Amino acid sequence: MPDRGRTLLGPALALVHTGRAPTRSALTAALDVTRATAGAVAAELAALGLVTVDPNPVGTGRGRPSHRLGITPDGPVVLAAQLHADGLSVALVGLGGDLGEPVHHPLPADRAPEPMFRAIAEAGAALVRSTHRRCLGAALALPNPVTEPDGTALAALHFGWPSGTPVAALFAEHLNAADLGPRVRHPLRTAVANDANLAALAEHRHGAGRDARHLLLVTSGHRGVGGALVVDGRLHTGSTGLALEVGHLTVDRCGRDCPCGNRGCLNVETDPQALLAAAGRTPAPDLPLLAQASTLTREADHDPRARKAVDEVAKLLAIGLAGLANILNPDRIVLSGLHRDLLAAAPDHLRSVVADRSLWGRICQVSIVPADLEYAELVGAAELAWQPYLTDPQLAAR
Amino acid sequence: MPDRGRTLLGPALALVHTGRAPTRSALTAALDVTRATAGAVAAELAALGLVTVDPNPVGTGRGRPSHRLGITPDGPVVLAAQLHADGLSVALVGLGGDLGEPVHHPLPADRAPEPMFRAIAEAGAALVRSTHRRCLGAALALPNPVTEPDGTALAALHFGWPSGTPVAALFAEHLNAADLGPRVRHPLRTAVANDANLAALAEHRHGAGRDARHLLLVTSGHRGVGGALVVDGRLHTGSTGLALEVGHLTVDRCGRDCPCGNRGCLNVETDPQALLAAAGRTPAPDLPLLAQASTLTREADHDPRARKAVDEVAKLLAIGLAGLANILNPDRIVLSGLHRDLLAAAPDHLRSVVADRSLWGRICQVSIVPADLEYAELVGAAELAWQPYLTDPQLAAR
DNA sequence: GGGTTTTGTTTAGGAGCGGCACAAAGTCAC
DNA sequence: GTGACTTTGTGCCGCTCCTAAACAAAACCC
Repeated sequence: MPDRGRTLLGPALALVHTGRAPTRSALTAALDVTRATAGAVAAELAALGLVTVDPNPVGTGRGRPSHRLGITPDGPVVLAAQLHADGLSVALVGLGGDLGEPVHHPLPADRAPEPMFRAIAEAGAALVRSTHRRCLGAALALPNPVTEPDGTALAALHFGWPSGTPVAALFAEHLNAADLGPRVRHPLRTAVANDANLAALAEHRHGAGRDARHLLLVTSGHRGVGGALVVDGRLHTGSTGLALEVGHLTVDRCGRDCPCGNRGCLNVETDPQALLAAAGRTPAPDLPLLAQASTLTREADHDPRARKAVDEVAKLLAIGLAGLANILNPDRIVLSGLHRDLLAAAPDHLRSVVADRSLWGRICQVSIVPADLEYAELVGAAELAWQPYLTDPQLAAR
Repeated sequence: MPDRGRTLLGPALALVHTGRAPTRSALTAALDVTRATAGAVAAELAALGLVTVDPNPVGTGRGRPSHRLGITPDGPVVLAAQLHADGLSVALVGLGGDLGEPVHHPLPADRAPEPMFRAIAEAGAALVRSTHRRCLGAALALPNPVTEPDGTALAALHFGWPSGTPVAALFAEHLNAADLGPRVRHPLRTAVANDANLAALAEHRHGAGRDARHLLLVTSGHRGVGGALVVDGRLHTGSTGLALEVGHLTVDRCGRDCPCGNRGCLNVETDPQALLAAAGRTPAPDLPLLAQASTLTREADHDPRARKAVDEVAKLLAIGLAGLANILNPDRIVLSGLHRDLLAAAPDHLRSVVADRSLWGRICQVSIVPADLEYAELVGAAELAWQPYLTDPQLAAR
């Protein structure tokens, strides 16, 4: 029999976590319970060491001032890890998206799964040992699709891993085999997910998608276009975790060839290479493509050729976004990576093409905004690691 | 303060409703509660007149035989209504998707909103008065997008209604103004939604999508291609109810022109006209296009030109489905209308193109099946009308 | 016919939350 | 500055839903 007790504890912690319950009074309203219950819930979260009730009250006009609720400073943390094309990052993250200073490591020379996961585990364990705060869980962001619920990687092209690599199991095993120090829940709860999905989760809870109900995130980075959807606070990952593979949406029927066999895919039409080509530039071999393309977007104001290229690629991106809006009908689209730069360089153009090209775009305007978290993937990984505790905070009892 | 009591009542009724709790013992397992609780819940649902515990037990091998749970015969009903291009249908539907004989009416000569909704209300009220069973709610399926949460129609092309017609309010007002007889909850709870969405809901609960977690329904009828998605038992209607407008997905970059300004949209490439044209047939003016196209698909086995046309259009449909699968990653696709006929005529071809064209189609096969409800829209409308009672069965107390 | 297995019911008890009353801590009006 | 008002926090009681455990019932097996 499951424990059905304290159904309000999780929602209450989630509210404090996302900053939506700044005071006990606000918590009472948000949970739609009596003040007595909200007080008891806050007290229990405080007893678990997760939430702190500020002893000095803050006045808000008339009436008795309320006490601020906040995440306990020095409370427990989770380990967030991210593997990307040219390195690995780890950070400790408290509740409230409170990201510690990330630590970056180069990748090991041998990029087979075993050495990679050993490196991740070592970097993570070292960070966990270095803090005096309790560590309750860990999660890893990977730059490739991760199947659900089995947690295997598909098409880890950068690393040459075979499809079906059991990344969830590898992460759990290597991390729990490492020396994690004394202040760790053993075995550590672990999880692995795709980086775009985690970035969307982070932007929804702590970034540009705070008050959105249906958040679509689209990003362009080193490995093509990625997408993710958050619906009512939960990731839409599809039935096997492979949803939102938006890279092969057709945006230009006369466009360039894509390895997938089609033409004019979003992937090849809005990536750094396409932008540089549209401006007639040959990529410098010594600089990352993404950085060159990003620079180009900032030159649009004074360089007509850059302006033309930006407008052209922004239009193709907008056509793709319009297609997605027709299917998903989000109320917010968050753009990240190079797409964020395109939005910054041609905001009106991009937004108006989306409105024109989507069926109801002129009637139901969707807000299109830039991502605003520097380390969205790490924050998102932390969200994933925190998730069990946000669902049932009593798991945090020592 | 909301009533938090009896949280199990709704889930229990939903299980009986969808046939997943055939006995009290099964209910115990499905709800993950003690036998005492399941017994109490079943007793309360019986007291509400919704569920009946069969007095004669059925043996299932060893042990004391369990009693069957079933929807109370002669229990309450809801009114389901559907407006389509050439008529209006109404039916009374009990729990369990128990559809009574539908009644069909022609449309009034004047197709403005007022006369149309008066006709719907009259037909519905007559049906409601004709039964001795209690009527608890009503819902209407419309062949055009319906916005949420305000319940207005967009682009009701068949009827020439202006965008923004408040269809939800019109339905509620006209129906409740009609003479509904004595056995009706007053005012009747009403709801209005898009027909494709309701068909998907019906197929998920009582049809070809029974055990699917992520169900994508795609249909082709008189008014183009419609789509709908059911995720974990709930409709994904997007932030404003306009999701799954899949008609303008590009499936052929050299295809025919579409009124939307693009080329090769799913709408124009897989509609009855396209199929007839692919077979080199000129549509007979005296027969509905849909019927002619449907007949054509059944001739594919002995007519090579029909075969070629079916394969061609099935391929274009499959390309569209593959694109949707990349974005939504459903575990089941249900095809309805002409698309159902295409699946019947070229099942292997269609399935293999979807598998080849979707990114992970060969790894995570999605099952593609034909719709199997004759009146899916009406059953779906009933689901919508039942929804409040499935959430809180105590609303059914007289 | 007596064990075994599975199901249904009864009873007692616990936990969570609402309701209420009262206390506390501020603002506002004068 | 004083009292009225407003808003917040807390203790206590009771209701309700659910679990647990024991018992009873109805089939099967040998």
